[in-house]
Amino acid sequence: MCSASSDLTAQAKIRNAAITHFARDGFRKTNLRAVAATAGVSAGLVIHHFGSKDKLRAVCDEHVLRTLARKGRAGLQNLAHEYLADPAEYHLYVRYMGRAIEDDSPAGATFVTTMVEETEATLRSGIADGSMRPSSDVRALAVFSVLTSLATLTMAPSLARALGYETFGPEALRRLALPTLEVYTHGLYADDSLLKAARDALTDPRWEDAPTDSRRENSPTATRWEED
Amino acid sequence: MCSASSDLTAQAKIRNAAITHFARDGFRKTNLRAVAATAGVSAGLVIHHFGSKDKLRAVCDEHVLRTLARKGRAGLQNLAHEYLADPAEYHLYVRYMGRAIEDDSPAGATFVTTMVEETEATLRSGIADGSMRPSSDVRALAVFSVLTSLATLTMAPSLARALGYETFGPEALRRLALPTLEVYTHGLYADDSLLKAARDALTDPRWEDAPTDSRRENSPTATRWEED
DNA sequence: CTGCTGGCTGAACAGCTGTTTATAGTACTA
DNA sequence: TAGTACTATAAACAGCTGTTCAGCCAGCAG
Repeated sequence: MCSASSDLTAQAKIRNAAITHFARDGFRKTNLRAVAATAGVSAGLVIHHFGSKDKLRAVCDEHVLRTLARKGRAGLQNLAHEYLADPAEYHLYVRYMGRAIEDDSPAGATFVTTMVEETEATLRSGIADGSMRPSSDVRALAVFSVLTSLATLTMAPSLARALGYETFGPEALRRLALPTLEVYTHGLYADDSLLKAARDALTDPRWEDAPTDSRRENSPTATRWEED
Repeated sequence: MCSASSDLTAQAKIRNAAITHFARDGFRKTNLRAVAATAGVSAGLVIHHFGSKDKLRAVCDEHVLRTLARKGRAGLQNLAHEYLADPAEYHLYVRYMGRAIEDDSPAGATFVTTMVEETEATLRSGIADGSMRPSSDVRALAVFSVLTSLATLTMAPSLARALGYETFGPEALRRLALPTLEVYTHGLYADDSLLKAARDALTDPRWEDAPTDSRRENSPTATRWEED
């Protein structure tokens, strides 16, 4: 990974090592001694500099977040573009964010929110200038788009295998690009029968409720065989 | 599924408790004592019946996989449909598979493979009968579709928040349904300029390489992302 | 009743891991 | 030189967790 490590401060070496491990193995699976070994220092020094494993994570979160933000707008194509431009680095950071999203950390939430926000802006301007088709729910469309992009990162290994690749890399991403664009350009369904059916179904009265209302749990046949 | 816990064998109670915990917290974060407590037994009994935590996981994997398979074809709409029909149970099992995919376990791989396979079959028959538009790469299109579906499950909490919901539930899923169908029906882009550009770019000679070739790393500009 | 089997438990063990502590080297200053 | 502040380490500590172990007890055959 990071080639030149001699000209970095110990703190930076530790942080980079931690990012690498967190991205590859996840936060919980990573142990401080492994991070220390990768950074070429002792385990105690990690604590000495960062206070605790959680604090270390916070520093890594912030660093990845800022670096990713500096790379430019976190739009849809931009993400794929940056990825192809510099897979090695981007893969690490993006996989880090994938882990962050997986365990629902604040950094992950921030990243998703940012991406959704910028994607929504992109969509709105695209719709405004006529390059994109209008949508009944731009926000949800933005979420859907971000969803798709991020899924590529989060579930990379499984997906790569499904396409016949050993690991997920530029080739797999490129392979996905064309079908994705085809769908985004012409759609998948030949007619709008399904869409119409869905519109009818979703305007069904029993679906009517406020967006922010999350108390109303349905399932009258509640299946509660779990916990205390 | 089984509501009362009294009429279940201890093994089944333990397995169900384990599935709940694995789905909610992930495999590594879950400890045997918590599973045992949920099941109302001692920690030792878990080992007594299953041998080890890994063996317990294997049993859970197999059980979830089989239950999910019994629910019918794991297609795209089917997944959402089943989800809406019985959110409580489906959410648990589907979240379990999300965890399995996240840490790249064999069960997750099996699940993804199965879904991709069945989705591809659905696409091919849809294309054959004219209800779906032909694609240049049906397999990749299937992966893309599965990707999108599974992402909804894996990153549920973050996505729900992006839509303004506290938790991911039927409301959030329904909110996503319409924009998704709109894209799948009419596409997103108003014209095919981007698609054409992508086609040209992807037929560029420097992209030409065998699918299994993953050695060729590009990035002529050295990746210096580490600064103190 | 006796003895045995099998589900089951609580305590103990062993290993890993985050953190603390005592210690030492190093560079810079008064 | 003496002192101070910083960097770094190795060893020890403490908590959690998977696993083992000796034994309890209900049911049941003889």
